[in-house]
Amino acid sequence: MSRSNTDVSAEVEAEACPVQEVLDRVAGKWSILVMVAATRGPIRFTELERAIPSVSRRMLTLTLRNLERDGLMTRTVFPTVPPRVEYELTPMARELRTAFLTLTEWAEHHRGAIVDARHAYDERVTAS
Amino acid sequence: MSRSNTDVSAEVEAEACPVQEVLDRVAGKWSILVMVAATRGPIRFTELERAIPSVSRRMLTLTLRNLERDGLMTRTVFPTVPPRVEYELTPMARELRTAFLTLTEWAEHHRGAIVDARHAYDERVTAS
DNA sequence: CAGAATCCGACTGGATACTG
DNA sequence: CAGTATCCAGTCGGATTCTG
Repeated sequence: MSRSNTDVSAEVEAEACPVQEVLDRVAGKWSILVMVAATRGPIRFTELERAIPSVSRRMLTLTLRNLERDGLMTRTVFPTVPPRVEYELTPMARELRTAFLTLTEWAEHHRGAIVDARHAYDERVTAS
Repeated sequence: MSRSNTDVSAEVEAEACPVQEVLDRVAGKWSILVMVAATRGPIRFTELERAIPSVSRRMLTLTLRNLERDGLMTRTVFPTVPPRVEYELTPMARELRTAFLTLTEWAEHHRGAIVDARHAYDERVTAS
């Protein structure tokens, strides 16, 4: 890590790195929806599909694989017929819920301001 | 919004929506880095480039435009020569910092566990 | 200095059809 | 039921060049 002469420079990426990591695995449009859907307990693949109508089968699968890979969800296969697979949040993932709450509150609190800012900006630009 | 018969279904997307909004404008690889870089006060375009060496000029511009549009940063042009532009976080954006902190702590606390989980998963798969 | 414009490859993500 | 496989459109994002 080459530390620049201005003490601000190098620190930024290092400091933000963990945040970046979290968001990388959470940023996906679906990760959060899936995790929220699973907060009440184990949930099956099809139940997830119904709970999140907008997700495609493919994306749901990919999202679940990533969450599983990162240790945020467990995948349990019941060798019955028809097959039955349940997904469940790990304790680690449950802790994340708290962090989401902070974000949610921020979002709800400022949602209007963001929409307004956006409109204002768009008008300024359109008026060019 | 068509509310499904199972009460779980529709709620998930509705409940997660604000979170989704936050992440949509924060998820970009650069938004957070830019905002972190600006926490100490107004910062110039070139300073941002130096603070985040990995970002391309194009992406930095786009990121700044989006942040500005959403009312998260302000852009001030000083009509000097050479031109000078300063970016600054809005109060709203500064509040976000708190939320990031929660995430950061979670990330730092579980970083090891995530890496481990990932390795374990990868080995399981490679062993197929 | 602070961008805008253009080109283009890489990746994302949806729709659909097929399988154990 | 719970996926996998394939195709394909749209978007992201880097490199480069040009401008007030």
